[in-house]
This record gives sequence, C-alpha cells and structure tokens, in this order.
Amino acid sequence: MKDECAVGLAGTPAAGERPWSPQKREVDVLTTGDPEAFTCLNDVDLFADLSVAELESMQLMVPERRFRAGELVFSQSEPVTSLFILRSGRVRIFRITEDGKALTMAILEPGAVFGEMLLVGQRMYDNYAEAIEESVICQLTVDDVERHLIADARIAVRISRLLGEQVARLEERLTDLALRPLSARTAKTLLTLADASRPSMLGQAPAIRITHEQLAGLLGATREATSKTMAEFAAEGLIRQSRGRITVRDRNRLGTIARRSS
Amino acid sequence: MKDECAVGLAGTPAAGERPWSPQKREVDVLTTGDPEAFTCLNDVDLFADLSVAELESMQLMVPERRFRAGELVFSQSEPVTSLFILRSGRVRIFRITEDGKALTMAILEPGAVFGEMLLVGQRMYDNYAEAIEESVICQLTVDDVERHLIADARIAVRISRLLGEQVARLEERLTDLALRPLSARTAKTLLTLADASRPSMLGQAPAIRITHEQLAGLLGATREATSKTMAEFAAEGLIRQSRGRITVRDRNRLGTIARRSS
DNA sequence: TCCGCTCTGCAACCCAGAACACACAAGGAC
DNA sequence: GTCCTTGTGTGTTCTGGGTTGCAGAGCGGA
Repeated sequence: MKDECAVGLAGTPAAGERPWSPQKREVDVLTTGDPEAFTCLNDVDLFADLSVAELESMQLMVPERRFRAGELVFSQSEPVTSLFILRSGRVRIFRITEDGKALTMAILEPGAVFGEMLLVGQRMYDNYAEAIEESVICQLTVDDVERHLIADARIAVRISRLLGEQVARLEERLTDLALRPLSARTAKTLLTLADASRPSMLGQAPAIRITHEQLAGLLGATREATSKTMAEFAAEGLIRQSRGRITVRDRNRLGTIARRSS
Repeated sequence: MKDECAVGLAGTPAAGERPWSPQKREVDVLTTGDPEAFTCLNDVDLFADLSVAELESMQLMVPERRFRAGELVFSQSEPVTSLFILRSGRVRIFRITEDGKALTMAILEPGAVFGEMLLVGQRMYDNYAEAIEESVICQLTVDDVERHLIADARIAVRISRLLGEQVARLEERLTDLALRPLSARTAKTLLTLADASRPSMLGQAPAIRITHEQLAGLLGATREATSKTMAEFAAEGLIRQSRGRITVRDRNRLGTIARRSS
C-alpha cells in the first residue's frame, strides 16, 4: 500500500492501484480569471496582517508547482518539508489504514493552507494529500517558514487561531461520528460543503462539486450507504443531484436532520 | 479518593504520547521535596519558558478552587471565562448530544491545562468539564491571559505546539473510530492510558484507574460492549482487572490488536 | 456489621450500516 | 456514432455493536 503511494507521488497514478481513492476527475474547466494577478500569498488568511511590502518580499521565494488530478502532494513515505498553499484546484487530505481503507480529513479549496503541522514542529504526520483536480500549489520551505513565520508574533496568533478552529471542528466531527447516525452526518456535511464552495456564478446556484464516493470518505461510511442516504434526501426534495454535483434545496430541513441523534 | 501528591516521583515514563493529557512536564528536580513549594504554574508545560521571577509575579494572581467529585467545572450554560490548570485530582472533558449521550474528549491528569480554546478567541465552546475525583483547579482569568500570555511570544509558541498535538491526536482518534473495530480502539486506548498514568509506586504496577463506563465514554461505545471486550482481553491474559483498576500485562499483543482494522 | 450504591458480567434481541454483487447511465475520447 | 471509464441505484446477506434487563460482587459508609 505504502509503496503504491510512493509510486503515485513520483509519476502518473495508476488508477487501479489506489483502492482508497476515487478515480481521477476531469480537469476543472471553470478555472477562470487572470492567473498572473492572483498570487499565492494574497488571499491567505494566515498572512492577512502583513503589509504589501512584506508580502512582496516573500513572494519572490515562493515557487509553485502543478499537480495533476490524482497526484499525491505528500505522503507518509515523503514527509512534509514545506508549507503548502493551494492556489487553484482542489486537494483532499486523508489517512489510510494498513488494509487500504481511507478517511478524508478535509477537502481544500483555493486559498487553503496545508501541511500546517510543520509550523508546530510535528514532523511525523501520517496524512496524505492528493490533488483531486488539476491543481497549482505553492510551497514555502521550512527555511522560509522559520525565518518569516515562526518569529512573527502576528503570524503566530493566526496560526493558533487556525489550529484552534481545527480542534473545534475535529472535536465536533468526532462526537458526530460517535453519536449520530449516517443521515445526520450527511446532512451536516452537505450544509458545510455548501457554505465552503464558492458561489460558482453570480452568487446563485451554489452546486457542490463532489461525488458520492468522496462524500463517503468524508463521512466515514461506504459509498453505498451514502448513495442511499442521498437518494432519500433527493426524494424528499432536500437536495438535487446530478453526476458529481449536488445542490442544496432546503437548508432548514437538512439542518433539522443534522441535529438528530441515534 | 486518593489525594495523590501532584508532585510525581522521579523516573518519569519515556512519555511517548499522552493523548488525553497535555504533556505534564517532567518534574523539576529542584522543586521536588517541598510540597508547599508546588504551585499551579510550576509544572505546566505552557509556562516552561518563563523565568522563576516571572512565574512568581503571576503566581499571586492565580486563585484556586476545590471541586468535589462529580462537580462541573464548566459547561455550555456557563461559558468558559478563564483558563484552567488542574493541580490535583482528575477532570473529564466531554460533549453531549441533545438526548444525553456523551463522548469523552479527554481525561486530564494533574498539570494539564484546559479551557485552552479561550486562548484562541473561541468563546463559544460546547465542551463540558467535570471533576471525576475531588480536584483542585487554578484559574487564570481572561485578563491574566491577555496580559501575560497572548502577548508573550514564548508562550504563543507553546500554545501552538499544544494545539498542534491536539489536532494530531484528534485526527488519529477520528480515523480509528471510523475504521477500526472496538477491540482495536480499546487496546490502543489502554496502552495510551497506561503511558499516561504516572507510575503509582516505586515505578512498578502501573494500574490504570478507570471504570469500564468511563472507558466506554472515551471509546465511543456502550459500557456493555466495552465490558465484553475487556473480559476477552482479561481471559487472554492481556490485562488484569479489578474494580475500577486495570493493569496492562502484555503490551505487545495489545499493540498488535490495536493495529487491526475492520 | 449490614446496607446501599457503584461496578461488572451476562444473555437475548434488534438494527444500522458494511460487504458483495450487479445493472445501468452519463460523459469523454476517439 | 461507439467505446470505455467513472458515477450512481438497488438488493441481499451478514455482523458488530446497540438496547434492554437483570444478577451478582466489591466497596464505602453508618
């Protein structure tokens, strides 16, 4: 298993070799806008306190790299040695067990920072990161990080806040997984995803781009069980779905379901 | 209730991970011996970088309070307005659903800091904290915190580290809950608890003081299922148990079981 | 010493969700 | 159009663990 990951990292991922991973997706045709204008650091919360000048000085040192859909950004065998910033595309952070079953920790949208454990001195970190679409990712090396981030009090505060939020989310997810039925978790996750996905066009029709399989990975459930739940939701008119795309129709009722336990 | 002297004995365990309790620092050899000299702040990792003088200046402002077994330290209705330090006794951090089912987030040993979300500006935080034994707890008010902690870069780093570890632990627990059977989670938790519990006497017989019910709360399982698993472990000679007390007999085999999935 | 409470051990039944196994449909690539 | 891959719908069987209910056992307190 682990070997396969290493292979994936190096070259083209062979689909069949990754039982835990949904197959590769089509490239995001929707990526628009002027690529030159958007830089890695601008849109990142972590650096919000820095002045334009400071940002520009860092800018120079930030190399970026393109990943193809399905490619691994980092894995256990290739431990994290830099801080990543997702510039475009989407990345899935996940963990796997020895026998290949996976749980998705997060699906990141552009602007997200990952590999944050580096900031905290946690070298060993057994998460994997995989581009689920063609993605462009900037990397800050440990050096950059140590020189500009760790030292800076403004950044330190941001880091703490980031981690604090992450702790809160994880605690909530943990109790949900332990105490709530699949339907509730599904509903809640859909609502969260709906909020997270940037409005695609003119602020309307916020479709979530995700497959049942990916969703299942997030829920800690099988694809089948997830599909069944989704079919029920659709039948109730709570959502509308098409291949790889979900639209939330009734937030209120979903919210109610999300709050149910056992 | 045993009123364990919070000043642990020397020969601290190799201290790998102690998931439920933020690192209790190795006791400073210089401070041992005089129980009166022990104050809330000494033994806390978070303040490790502060000089003796600094510690003493803060010391004055730290009131402590005694909680009886079963008493709530904070709850949702009583939102957290200070940072807590457990001086003696034990505290359980947990969450509950509307219908009263609970999941334990952590069981804290002396030296642990809790209510940390305060440090990160997360006022709203729906955890509960309950003393499971008679406990003495010190409180740092928001003011203290803001004046002495947030500002101090040395502390900020410690906070980040603390939160980072917590994130790593939570992620692991989450995947275990999602992907591993009860037996594996139980085995792993027992090993962790065994490491966490300070050696009771002369470095031998490290009995874990916990009831099946409390353990079940940590595992996200029912008391019955937990009891059954424990009975099996006992029958196999992996552990030995008596009322409220568990002794690990065979770490290796437990470790193997802990690694099993599905 | 006896009482009462908390902790642990069963056992019988039930059910959500996992596993397995297909069928088919929607797009892309050609 | 025709393949062919990837995503979705559905049924069946199986089982881990939840639920319920009770009995006995250890321990602390009066």
